[in-house]
Amino acid sequence: MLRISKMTDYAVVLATHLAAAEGPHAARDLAVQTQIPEPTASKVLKKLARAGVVVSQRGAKGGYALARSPEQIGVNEVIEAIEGPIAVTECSDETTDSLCEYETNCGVRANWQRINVAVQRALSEITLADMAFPGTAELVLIARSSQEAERLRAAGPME
Amino acid sequence: MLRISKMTDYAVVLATHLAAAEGPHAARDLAVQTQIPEPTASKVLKKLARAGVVVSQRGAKGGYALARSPEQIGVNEVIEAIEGPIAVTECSDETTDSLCEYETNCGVRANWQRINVAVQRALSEITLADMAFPGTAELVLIARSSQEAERLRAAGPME
DNA sequence: CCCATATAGGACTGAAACAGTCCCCTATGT
DNA sequence: ACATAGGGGACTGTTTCAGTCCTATATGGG
Repeated sequence: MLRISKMTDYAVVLATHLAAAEGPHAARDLAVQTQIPEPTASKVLKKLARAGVVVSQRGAKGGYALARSPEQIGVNEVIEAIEGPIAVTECSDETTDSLCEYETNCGVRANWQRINVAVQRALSEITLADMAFPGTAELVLIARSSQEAERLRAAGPME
Repeated sequence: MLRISKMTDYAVVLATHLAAAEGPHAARDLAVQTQIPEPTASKVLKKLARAGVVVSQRGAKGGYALARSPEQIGVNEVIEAIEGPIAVTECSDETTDSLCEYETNCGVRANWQRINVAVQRALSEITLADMAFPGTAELVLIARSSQEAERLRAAGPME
């Protein structure tokens, strides 16, 4: 976890680029503009299309465009499009349940879900619009949210 | 990013186990209790010790214990102990600066920092105490924090 | 109707990271 | 001193990742 793969980096760059521009763009053009090797950029865009982050238009004059407006797409969608479901441990996989013999141990692993939720929420709150048009608004939001959490924590365990 | 490595899983399980128990525990005992292969558990514990998450006592009657109280250790520390610094892209690496020729492209990559901060904050708000003693307190905290963010967002771009 | 353009899907490969093991050294309590 | 227990690092087989390439399919325009 937490080390960004190059593919994911590319995906965010490409998606952000699409967010800043209108209309369909050919994979080749996007690759040139973002300085990403063309075949690789193409591969990434295909994954984004499969995941429903972007829509594609085949044939002449075709290309890629965002599936929705930049404000409606969180970076979590982009990341998950490349990496698959966020932060899954074997134990939280539902295919084989109660494989853990030791309850305490399994209880610990169940807590991963809590971590997953926290990360997912943090990522979903950052949209492609935030990435494409860096303003100060969401930085203020983050700062205030952080202070808020700090304050709540400092207040001690709550009833 | 976002796919949990086994080592990291082990680290959280071990750290949580230590949070629930008092005093020093031998790596061997921890391995047995958590069902983690002994040499691997030992390796993970060494990394946690290096990172300052746990302290070690060598020699007979030695073992590992948390370096601080469970409430003071965020899971981000445990994860970073295994994976290294969170979510670093080459571009945000300070060793070679301004290697990006295209400003717009580099601007996008600079935004990764925003993502990193969000993830880090989310992880630091979950402590080993939360993992070891699953209560409702921190769930309330998360819920309130989420609502707060939602409310701020709904209020629109701020001045 | 035909052709140039552009994506869809998947096979393939070399490189890098990961999981796991093992060995030798140092520290410490009895 | 001796048994116990961690520190550090070397080593290896496996898996994943990054990147490329090829063939098939869809589409707009002359």
